Amino acid sequence: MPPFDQVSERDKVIDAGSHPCGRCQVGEIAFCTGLTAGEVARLATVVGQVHIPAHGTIFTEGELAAYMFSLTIGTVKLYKLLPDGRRQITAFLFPGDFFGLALEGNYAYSAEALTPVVTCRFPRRKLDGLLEDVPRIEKRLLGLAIDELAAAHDQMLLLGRKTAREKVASFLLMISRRAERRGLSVSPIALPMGRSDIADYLGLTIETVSRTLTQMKRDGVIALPDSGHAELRDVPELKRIAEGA
Amino acid sequence: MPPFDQVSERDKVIDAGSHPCGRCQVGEIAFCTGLTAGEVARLATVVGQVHIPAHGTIFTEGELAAYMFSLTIGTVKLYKLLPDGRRQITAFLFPGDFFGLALEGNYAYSAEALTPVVTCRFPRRKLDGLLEDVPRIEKRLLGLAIDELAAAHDQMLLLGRKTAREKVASFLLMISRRAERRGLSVSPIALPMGRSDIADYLGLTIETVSRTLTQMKRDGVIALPDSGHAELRDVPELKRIAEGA
DNA sequence: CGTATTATTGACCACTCTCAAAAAACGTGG
DNA sequence: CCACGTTTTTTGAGAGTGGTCAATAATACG
Repeated sequence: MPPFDQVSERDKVIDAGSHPCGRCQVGEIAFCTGLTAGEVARLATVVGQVHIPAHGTIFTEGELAAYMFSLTIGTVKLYKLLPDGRRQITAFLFPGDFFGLALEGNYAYSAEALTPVVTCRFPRRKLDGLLEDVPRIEKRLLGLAIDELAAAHDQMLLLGRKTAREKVASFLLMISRRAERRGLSVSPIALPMGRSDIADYLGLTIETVSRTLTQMKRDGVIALPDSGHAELRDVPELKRIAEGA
Repeated sequence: MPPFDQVSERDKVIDAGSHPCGRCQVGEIAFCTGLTAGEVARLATVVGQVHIPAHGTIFTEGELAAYMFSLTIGTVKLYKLLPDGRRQITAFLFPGDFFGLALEGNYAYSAEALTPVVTCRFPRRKLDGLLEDVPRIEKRLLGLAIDELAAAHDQMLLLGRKTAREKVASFLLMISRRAERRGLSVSPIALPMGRSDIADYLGLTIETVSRTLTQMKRDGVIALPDSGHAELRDVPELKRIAEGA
């Protein structure tokens, strides 16, 4: 386990003067989408850029929510814990995703880097002033929150009502869809998370995830070149499985 | 099943001139909280009030999201369906709760009245203009969305990682907490939803919900005067059960 | 009251979990 | 580059929680 202060040790907050947004690779799909150059410039005055190593903690549930984040490079998982250690991963995040949304108070979940991560970091205190001046930013945040809410509802349907096979099919399609949106390949997809993370995302055990994947491999709907990649060989069939048909 | 046009048949849209907000019973905890009298007056110019009978559909998943709602009287359930009819209830709503939030596009879930319902209805088109003028309203919407998101994350933890007993205990405490917030009794609580709705909310079957409740009754942690009410006889123990301790 | 609906209870079953071991992948230092 | 230990993944056997099917009981409603 990484020490709790690993984040701050490795923080490399880039001065706003260097305009990190200018070289941003994910501007088209990220938080900043739809904002004018001027508005982005305003945002750039308060943004910092943070580097976090793989397995590093970005923030912890219950902690004062001092920052909001927009992921630039890497993969992040969000999760909640029960007192006895049972874990539910509520989301996997990829470049362009926003997280840590809170108007006041504390984070409702923990965030951890799956891979080395680079993320934009907006201090909530400084953002507050901006929201008054640039209402479009607030509207953008509202839109992001609504999208997250829709994803959360889908996940509730998955967790409460889908079988293991349906869950795994839904998961593979979700990863594929999100890769496509970022301009990556739809079919050989990368799975930067381990079986344990997949299990905690789907409300299953590692063993059931592994067995279900090998079953799908036997059925020819997917191939597994290695445990970190999956080839979706029959996407229509996967979609049929995912929806319970 | 109620006919699909039942809502429009029973719609009684009250003219804005009659200022329904002035007599609002839930102003302290609802959408309008924290807004000035002037801002509420602006809202009142676009709000309509709608009556829906028990079991009436308020809107359906996939439908164009033309309105947002603030519940005044009654209980509402939100749910999503799989093609084969499996259902996941994502929330139960009580007076003061907001629903139908969408900036554009379609509803992500269906909404149905459990009891006779009275709800404020804001046309999204007219609200759009208001949001420009009164940024505080937008901030309020963002706050509501963030609260909903936190509730959704809790529910994901429940659905993915809690046992039947833990789920039922969590459910009873949730209803009790929400009743308390509206100034109602904490312990004999009303359960306006049937066993089938509880099951679809917790990702269980009716039989398991029923068995778990009778088990808890045998254990003395609750009493069931009738199927529509529950007495929480040992709240600390229920909390221990709900958190898996 | 009789009928329909909903809730409870019972018997049995299966999907997924638990526990355990083997296999594969990974990292590290010699 | 390989040997070694560690971690992760896969596979197996068995068990249990919650599901399915079915019958009874209670409740609501004409």
